Amino acid sequence: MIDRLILTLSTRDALTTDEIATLESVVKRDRVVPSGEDIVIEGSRPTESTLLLDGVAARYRVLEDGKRQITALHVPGDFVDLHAFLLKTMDHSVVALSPCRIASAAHRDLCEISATNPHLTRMLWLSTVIDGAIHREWIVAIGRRSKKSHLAHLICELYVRLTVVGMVSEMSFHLPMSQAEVADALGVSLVHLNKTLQILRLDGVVRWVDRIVTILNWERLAEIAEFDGRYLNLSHEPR
Amino acid sequence: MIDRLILTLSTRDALTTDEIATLESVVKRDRVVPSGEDIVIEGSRPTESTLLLDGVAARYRVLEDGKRQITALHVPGDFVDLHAFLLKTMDHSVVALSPCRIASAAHRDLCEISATNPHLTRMLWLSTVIDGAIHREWIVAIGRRSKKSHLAHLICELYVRLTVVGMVSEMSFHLPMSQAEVADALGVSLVHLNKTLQILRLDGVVRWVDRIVTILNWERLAEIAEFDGRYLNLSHEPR
DNA sequence: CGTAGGTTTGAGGTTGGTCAACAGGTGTGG
DNA sequence: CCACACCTGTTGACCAACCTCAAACCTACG
Repeated sequence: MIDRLILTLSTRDALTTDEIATLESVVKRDRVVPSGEDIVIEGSRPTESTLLLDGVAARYRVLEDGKRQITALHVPGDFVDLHAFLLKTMDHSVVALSPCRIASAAHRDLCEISATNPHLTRMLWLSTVIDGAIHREWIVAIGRRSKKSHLAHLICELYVRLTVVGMVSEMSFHLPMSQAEVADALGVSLVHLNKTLQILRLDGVVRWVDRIVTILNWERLAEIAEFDGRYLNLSHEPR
Repeated sequence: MIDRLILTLSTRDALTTDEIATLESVVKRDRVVPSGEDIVIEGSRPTESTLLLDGVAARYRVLEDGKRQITALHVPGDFVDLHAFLLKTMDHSVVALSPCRIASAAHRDLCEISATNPHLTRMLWLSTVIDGAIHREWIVAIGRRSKKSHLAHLICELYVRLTVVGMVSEMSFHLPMSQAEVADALGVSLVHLNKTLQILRLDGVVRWVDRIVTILNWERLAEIAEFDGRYLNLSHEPR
C-alpha cells in the first residue's frame, strides 16, 4: 500500500526493513475521495496525517474575492498534511483534483515514532522540508519568471516527481487537472494560461492533450524553465 | 544569547529548563556578518545551521537574467537554514540585509538532539514547518493579491513576527531593508513598489521613513492585507 | 437532445514593467 | 572647503504583459 511512500523516501536515504515495517503498521484505513472533494479543511484540527496513495491533490487557499491560489500539488507517495502533525490547525485546505486513494497515520503514532526512531523521524521531517524547498521554488517562479517559463518549470517538476514514484513512461504522464486548476497553481488567469500553453505547444516542446502530458523536447523545455532539479533533493545520502 | 530563539519557540509550546540548557550548549560561536554579505551560499553543504541573533536576513535566488527573488525574510530568533540539516545541500543563498549577529548549531549536535530529546526535536521540526506555512502565505500573496494588499500583508506579518521577539514598540519597528530589497521580496519592480508604498502612505495606514515602519491604522492595514495571522502558529499547545 | 464542464479565441482595459531623469544624503579625495 | 561619485528614494512617460468579459466550440452524459 505504501510502496510509493517508500520509493520517495528511499530515494533520499536507505530505510531499514524495520522502518518500513513501522511505516506500514502506522499507515491505515485506505479509502477513496472523489474528485473535487476536500481531503482536509482549513481551520480543522486533524488528529492524523494523510498519505496520498493514488491521484493528484492540491493545497489551496481562497481569498475573499473568490480568487484561489494552489500552493502545492501532491503526487502519490506524498503526505498532504504531515505539517499538521506539528501545526495542529490547518491553515489551508487540501482538495482531490482527481479521485484520490488515501490513507492515514495517527498523530499519536507519529509522536511514538519521534520518540523511538530518530532516523525515521528525520526522514519524515525531511519530507516536510522538501515541501518547503518546493514552496520556495514556486515563490521564485511566480515572482520572477515569465509565465511561459513558469509553466515549463511546473511541467519539469511534475515530470521529475512522478518519475520518482514510477508514474512516467516514455516522457509521458497523466496529469488529471483542468486548465483552470493549473492556472490557480501558477497564479494566472485561465485565459492567459491557455494562451501560454499554446505557445509551448507551438514551440514543439510539449504535447498536452486529454490530460496526458508528453514532453517532446526535454532539453528545450528545461532551458525555457531554467530548470535545475536540485531543489527536489533526490540525492541519496545519510540524513 | 539565544533569548529570542527561546521566545519564538516557547510562544508555541513550553520548553523545559533542560531543553533550554541543551539549546544553549548547542548554539555556539556568535559573530557578526556585515550588511550585504552572504551568510550561506547556494550549493554549499553546511555542517551547521545558523541562528540569527540580531539583524534581518533573507533567503534568495537569482535567475539567469539577473532578477532576484527573496523567498523568506528572517528576524532574530529564526534559524535561517535549519532545513539544511536534512537537505544537506543549500538550494539558495542567505544574505544579511543589515549587519547580522549570528551563531551556529552543529548538525552533529542537532542529530544528537534528534536521538535523545523527541520533544525538542519536534520543536525544531515545528520551526521548519512554520517556515513552510509562511512560504505558502507568500505564494498566495504573490499569486493572487494585488500589490497593495501584498505589501500591506508583508508589513502585518513582520509586525507580528517582530512582536513575538520583543522588537516592536508603539506600533513601530526598525526594518533595515531598501525598497529594492522589499521589491525583491514581493516580486515587483522597484518603481512599482515605491508607487504602491505611496498609496499606503496616502491612505494613512503606515509611515515608513528612514527604515522605521510605523503602523498608523492596524485595522485598515489588516483589512487591506486581508491578514489572518493564524498561519504564524502563535498558539501555545502541546507539540 | 439538452445541459454542463472544459477548452479556445478575440477585444479592450488595467496593472505593472522599463527607461530615464532628478533630488537628497553621505562619504571620499583633492 | 568643494567637487564628485554613489546610493536610495521619487516621479513621469511609455509600453508590454496580463486580466476581464464574452462568445463559440467540443465532448460526455443523463
